[in-house]
Amino acid sequence: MADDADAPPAVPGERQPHTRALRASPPGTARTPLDRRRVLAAGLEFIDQHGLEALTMRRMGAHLGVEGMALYRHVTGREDLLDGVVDLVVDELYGDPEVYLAPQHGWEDYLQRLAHGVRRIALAHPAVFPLIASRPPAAPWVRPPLRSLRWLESFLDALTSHGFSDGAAVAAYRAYTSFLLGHLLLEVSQRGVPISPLDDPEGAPEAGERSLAAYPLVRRLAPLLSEDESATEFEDSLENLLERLQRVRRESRPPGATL
Amino acid sequence: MADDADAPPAVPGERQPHTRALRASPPGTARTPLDRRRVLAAGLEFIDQHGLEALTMRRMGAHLGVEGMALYRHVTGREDLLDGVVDLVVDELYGDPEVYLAPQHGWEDYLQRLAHGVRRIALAHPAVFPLIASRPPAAPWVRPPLRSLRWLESFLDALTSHGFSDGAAVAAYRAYTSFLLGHLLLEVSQRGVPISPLDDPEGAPEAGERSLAAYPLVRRLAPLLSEDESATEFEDSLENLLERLQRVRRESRPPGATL
DNA sequence: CCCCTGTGCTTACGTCGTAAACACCACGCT
DNA sequence: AGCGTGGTGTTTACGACGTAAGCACAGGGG
Repeated sequence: MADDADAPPAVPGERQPHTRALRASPPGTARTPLDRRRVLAAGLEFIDQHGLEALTMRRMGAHLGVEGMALYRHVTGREDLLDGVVDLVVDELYGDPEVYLAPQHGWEDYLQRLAHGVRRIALAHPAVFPLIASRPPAAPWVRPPLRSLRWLESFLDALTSHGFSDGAAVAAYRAYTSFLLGHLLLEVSQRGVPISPLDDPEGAPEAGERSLAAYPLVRRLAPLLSEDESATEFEDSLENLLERLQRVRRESRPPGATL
Repeated sequence: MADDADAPPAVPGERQPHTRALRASPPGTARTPLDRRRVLAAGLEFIDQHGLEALTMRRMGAHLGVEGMALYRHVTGREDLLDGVVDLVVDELYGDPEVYLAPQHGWEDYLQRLAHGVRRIALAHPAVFPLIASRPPAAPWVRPPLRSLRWLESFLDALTSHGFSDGAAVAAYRAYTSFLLGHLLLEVSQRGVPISPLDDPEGAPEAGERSLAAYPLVRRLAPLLSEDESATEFEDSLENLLERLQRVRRESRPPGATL
């Protein structure tokens, strides 16, 4: 593949082609030194643009106008960079935490807004979302995509302070994360195909057509299957989940829930 | 990494007797030549044992008592090998297709047995299941973990032949796959931690304890969160999904569904 | 007998993640 | 002013990876 990563003007042989940006670059264009935040932000941007598999330490360096090894000053390695990108995306939802922490509108409203918030960031960063799902969480019982203790605490708080017993709140957490993960992973991967680093634009349709001959029902329903009902499906499933949780809540009142 | 994968000299008591083109091997012990099936099976075994990230072409060769490049005679590359392993696992459920194809017990029974079958193979190969979820499917509307056109056809057949309209069957497919993927991915990753290539046996608990101080609810509910309720949670969610699909089915009878 | 075809081995290239040593700049101290 | 000093980016280097190309050797039909 044609790799134009080395942007510098240069012809081979020039002695100091690399340091010019820092030292003797055109007036006013002094580069502010890297820091962890900038590296992470660049990583997020890079993944959004080129996909996860294309992310390489050297390419990340080039993306920042820097030499690759420079990243190790701010990040302990590739894994750490990926973790940092995940945290970055996860923290996007905390833009104004009030929105998600405020329980004044009831737990159902909270779960609704939280779900839509998570869906929004999933769709904003489709190539990162699988990473959120697959990276080992802080503790084994922290479940993606609600990957942070802050979110977990906020979630449990919203439910237990609105009539859920401890056990019911935990059960709700499990059901809620399963729903979000399953739905959003599939929605994102359905749209996310074009971002793949390898494009195989032809051949696929033909093969699909051919093999479809053996599956009459699939062929008949193909138009229906191709439709994108993700949004309404999300709403329906979420609403159904909430109804189910209402039932769970009601049936979870027996002993001393101490709150 | 204490990896003993490199065993250049004779591997004592290795699985397959090996001679054939091996110049310095003892006489008489003929190794049956590799073929695609064996390579794929070895790949599955390897991933089950050492995890996905540990799978390397050279290591796979060593695992088969062979030199790594030999695999390329039977597999076009690493990606192809991975795809083959996924197909292998997916096909495990077809041991006796009758079980899943037979509609004589009704669609609910079918969905029940299919779900439990998928869960069984997910738990049998926890390290492979994320692969099933993340590998691009044959067509964009084929959703993991029901990754094959055969399964899709069988699924649609079971529903449409039991009173589901086309649209309701497709909606059911979407809801069903979302549920399976979300639940099983989380269940598998929860158990699958020990298989990780990097073990970080210390530090984690302490850090967990320390950061937990800021999250009182999480700390209070930690014992509950640590419990493994996957099985009953799976049953409950599945039952709830089936009830919901019954409703969908009933309400999907209106116009000319041409069947 | 030889040659053909299929199988595994050897060598080689380019890229990856990353350790280590180096070069340079902006500073505070004396 | 000179001079360490520490932080930042560069260079070099190593081992492992995926894989292209060519070699070596087996068994089976002329």
